Amino acid sequence: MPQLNGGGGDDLGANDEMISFKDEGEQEEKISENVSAERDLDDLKSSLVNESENNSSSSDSEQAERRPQPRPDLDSYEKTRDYFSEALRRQQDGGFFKSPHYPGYPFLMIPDLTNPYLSNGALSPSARTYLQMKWPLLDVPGAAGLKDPRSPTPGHLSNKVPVVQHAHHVHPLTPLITYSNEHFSPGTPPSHLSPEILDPKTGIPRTPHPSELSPYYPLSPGAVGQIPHPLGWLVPQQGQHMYSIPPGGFRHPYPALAMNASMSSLVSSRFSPHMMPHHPHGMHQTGIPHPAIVSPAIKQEPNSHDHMSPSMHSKSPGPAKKEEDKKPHIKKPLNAFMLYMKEMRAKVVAECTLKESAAINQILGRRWHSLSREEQAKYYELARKERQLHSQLYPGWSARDNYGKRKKRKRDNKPDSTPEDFSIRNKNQCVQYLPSEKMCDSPASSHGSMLDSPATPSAALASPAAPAATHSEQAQPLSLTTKPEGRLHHHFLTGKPSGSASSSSSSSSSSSSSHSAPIFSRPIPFSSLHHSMLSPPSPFHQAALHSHHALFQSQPLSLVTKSSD
DNA sequence: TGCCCTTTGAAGTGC
DNA sequence: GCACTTCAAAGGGCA
Repeated sequence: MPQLNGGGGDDLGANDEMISFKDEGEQEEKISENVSAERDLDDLKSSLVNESENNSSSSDSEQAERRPQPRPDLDSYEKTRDYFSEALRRQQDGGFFKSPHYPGYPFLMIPDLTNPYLSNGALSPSARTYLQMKWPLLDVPGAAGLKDPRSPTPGHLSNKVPVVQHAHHVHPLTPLITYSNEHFSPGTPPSHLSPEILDPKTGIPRTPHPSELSPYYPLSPGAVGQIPHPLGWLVPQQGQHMYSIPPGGFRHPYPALAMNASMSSLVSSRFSPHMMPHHPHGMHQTGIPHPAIVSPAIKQEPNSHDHMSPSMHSKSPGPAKKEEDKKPHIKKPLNAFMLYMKEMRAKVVAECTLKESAAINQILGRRWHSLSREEQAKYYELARKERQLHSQLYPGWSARDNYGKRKKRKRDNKPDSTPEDFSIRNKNQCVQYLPSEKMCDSPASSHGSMLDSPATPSAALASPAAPAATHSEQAQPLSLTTKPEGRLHHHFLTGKPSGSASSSSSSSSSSSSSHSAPIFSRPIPFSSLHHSMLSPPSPFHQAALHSHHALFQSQPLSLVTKSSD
């Protein structure tokens, strides 16, 4: 139970969150330090990203080069994601979330999880080997922690009562895997399912050739042999991407993956009709049934025509509308945090009494920052893969295409918001979510079940900035991002967001507050204080608390922002 | 019914 | 290059 190791072990990254509440004097002293720390973090982050990109780029490029003609059948991005989430949810439980178990990209865990897929659990062993080979980072324990493939519980899929399983059965990569979830159609173990392929010479499970893999997929006879390994883009040996983009790219239809009946029912029961291939042509006009594709009729906001991307515009309203109807809404690929969120949300919800996503997201946000570098790296990698895949699937797609498809938020048009407004609102928000967070975080951390992902002690300790007073540096030695609080801190300290953190202005409060609103335009993570309060508060914490309360009570909001007018 | 809230990150826009 | 905006997921809250 790494999360309860006293000291900095307080969880959820509360440590670093405290930094914004330091006394000014201390702040000043820390400014330079924090700036450099921030820089370090940024560097770390970028290095990590580059690292993972480099690691994968080679294989990716290789794959791209060698990519034969993967005929991956794509299914809807979302459908697949959700589908797997569902399947996994049934499998998992909310068990402990231990960093070591993030094992790596247990793509192959899926089949294992959805055991019907592997009636004999044959794939799992190779999967483990495979994973370990592919992802050196994956620790053996993590892999070992996987459900024993040899003892598949045929009934657990139908078991609606969460079984205590490894939390990581819902793996960061599951969303990605779901790009072609059909490949792992649970409950529909192909009768022709073949056992794992072992190297006749070494006896070591080897990555089967696509044609060899095909039996694993519930494909129609004609499709068999055409489907690349679902992990193709991650499998150097295969050198194939899950989804190859034909020369025509976006316009070329992809071969649809034959969805067997059970799969179909599963999916259809899980996904809204619009997600199902009921398109006039059975799929997206691009021919790419992708989770990112959402029926415009459902996803698009009315009156959003004027915001349509150029490509969406048409000369006449009529045709324009038609085109819109035809043009599916291609969602943005999920970023690392989103992937993490998607995976962990269920757990948080299960472990907390929370139901409000806003509150849950706050918790998730803190947890995200509490993740070790390795853990986050996995999500970054996953996100990168998602983007990569997305870009391959939709070469012509641009995030801009989705601009204006959402109704502009009201607050976006409220330029007259005053700091007071923000303070009041945020106070309310904080109050609103405070109990929830407390309820969740405290118990969770106390019983050590989920809070799990605080920065690993070792990692945290690895940081030279171990002193309790320097939580900022210490708390996130591995964090690749500046925390939300960190952002605030940064604003607080430097008045300038860091790198990618520029999005601190994102969403709600940001829009209207981004310019001169006090940094408190966002709710202060009181939870961090709770964390502090839950454990013997250090002098620093006390000071931070005091400082924090003072800030809020005296409303010196204008004092905490350099950018304010 | 549909926007808001909340989170982080990616990508777009504008200067 | 920087600052800012939008969107991605999720689901309860609320008008």
